[in-house]
Amino acid sequence: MTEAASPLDDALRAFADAAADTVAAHYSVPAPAIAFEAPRRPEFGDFATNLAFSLAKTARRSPQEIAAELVGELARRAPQLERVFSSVDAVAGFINLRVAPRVWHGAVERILREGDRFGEAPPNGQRISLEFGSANPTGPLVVVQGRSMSVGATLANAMRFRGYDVFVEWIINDAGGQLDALGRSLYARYRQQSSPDYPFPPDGYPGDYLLPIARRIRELDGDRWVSVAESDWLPYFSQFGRDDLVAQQRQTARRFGVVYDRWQSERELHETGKVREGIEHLRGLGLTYESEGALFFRATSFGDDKDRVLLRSDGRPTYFCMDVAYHYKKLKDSDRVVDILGPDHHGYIERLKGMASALGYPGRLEVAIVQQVTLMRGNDQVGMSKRAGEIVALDDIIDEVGVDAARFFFIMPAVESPLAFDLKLALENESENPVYYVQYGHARIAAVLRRALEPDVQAAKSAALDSLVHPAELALARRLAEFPRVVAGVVEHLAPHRLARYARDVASDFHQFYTECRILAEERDLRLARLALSLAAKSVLARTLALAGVSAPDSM
RNA sequence: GCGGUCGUAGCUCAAUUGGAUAGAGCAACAGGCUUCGAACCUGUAGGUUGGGGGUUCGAGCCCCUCCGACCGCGCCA
Repeated sequence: MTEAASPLDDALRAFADAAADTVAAHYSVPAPAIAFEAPRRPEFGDFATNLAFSLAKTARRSPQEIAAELVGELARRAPQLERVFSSVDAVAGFINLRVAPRVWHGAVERILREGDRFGEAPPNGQRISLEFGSANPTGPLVVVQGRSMSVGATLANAMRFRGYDVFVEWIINDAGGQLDALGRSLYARYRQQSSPDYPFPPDGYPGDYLLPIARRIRELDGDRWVSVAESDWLPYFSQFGRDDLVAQQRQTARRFGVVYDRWQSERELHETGKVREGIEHLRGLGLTYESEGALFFRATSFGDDKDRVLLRSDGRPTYFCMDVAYHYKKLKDSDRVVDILGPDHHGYIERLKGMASALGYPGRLEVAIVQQVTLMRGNDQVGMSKRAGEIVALDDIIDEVGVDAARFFFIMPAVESPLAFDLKLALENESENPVYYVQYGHARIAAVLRRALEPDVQAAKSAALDSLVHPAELALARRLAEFPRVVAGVVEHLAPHRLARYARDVASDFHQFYTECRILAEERDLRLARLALSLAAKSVLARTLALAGVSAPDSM
């Protein structure tokens, strides 16, 4: 299966070919790659190319002159372009193209033909390893993990849609000292059920979420752990707490519509020798040295500001060491490795990238840092001090605003932008809420289609679209035709926020079309054509929302 | 102190990765339903892109330098 070229692609390629020929005939320089962009201002046409600017330097002439000349030559040499472009103008050095309505009609026909698969790319053989959300198994998932999961899951959906073979992993950070702290905290809660004065460890996890787990241990084991040595109860309580909390985290992720291919335990990486394998690989490359009994990685050779410890002087591996082993495996097996990390990992990026270069895969690892989320309720900031144990769990947010609003809000800003998440706004079912705006657009289309006669809806799927000439109709058709490029951009730039924005734009273009054009028009050809456009809009909008993990209701 | 991310309209955010007169939504103001869902649409107003310098045909984006916010800087994870 190959992705068939769209009428739009054909039109642009025809222009690019003709332009390249013209350049070759008139300039003694190789034709630069011709790129098209959509101008911000509609009066500059549907597409523009800066070809003349690229030629200006070597040709030693002004871009304005070159652009005007190219346009004149194109008209002479490639008159067939008139069929697909309604205008080709040279303006201030740019060449502006306006696409003929029939090309947009072709795009709508294609959407109706391909339905859900419009914009999908065939398998490209590229494998992407994606990690996001990962947390310590010491408590419930919190807000920032919600954002990380929304971003990661949306990217995974978009990547798969665009033909990548994606493997999604969650790392369970269960190899470090924090599990001891968890075990001691849980044990204290267990003891406090009969001895309220039993001391809580100072470095423990004070949240209430440990209470039900402690109660369950008491139900299962009674007083069995009261009078045994710590060396006996600690492993048990650590493991019990870890297992229970990981189960809760998985439950939350599932509820949030996020599916992982693997939940990878760090401890398991260690126990199965994967960690040693990674270290040996680095050692074999001569990138380690021993000092003061510890094993160091020469991170400074790869841009980090200091060398990093892999094995402590007592022989235990560091967190970074785990990451080396784990990434070695991922880098070997994938064409592209993407880590989406929390905001406290800024200082970690250089180290990870240095490691990727050291392992022989420079440029294969991409690290995106999801910025902080500030929870607001109207103008009031919602507190989340870990010290006081008052954490706002992701489950609480889902309870309050629902999965749709949460998933949508979390991907609205660019990944590296901070996010102020207003719970009050996310709950409003009024115009100011962007989620409802988009979902309302979908429901409104569904309502019109319900109102139309069924034979008309069927006939619309193969109707002639020549009567679609209104600016609002063409604007909507053009927007829908952008969809494949939008998703490709989301994948390339790790930019899920473009999907949220695009959904907004599609809904907006539809609302305007709806306001200015009566869909259920008296005249049959026009009515069928507008129904066809509505069907296409509904299809693309639903697909866009599905990629973001948001439902597209037919009524609300 | 060193390093990183960021700073865009009153607020929340964009800007197709160096393109044209920096755009949307909310909030404000003024309009639009006897007709397909007004949870919508149209219009007005709102900006020295934190300040300054540089690079070039062209800078919110790249370089330098200040200012400010946040986050890292352990043989923690």
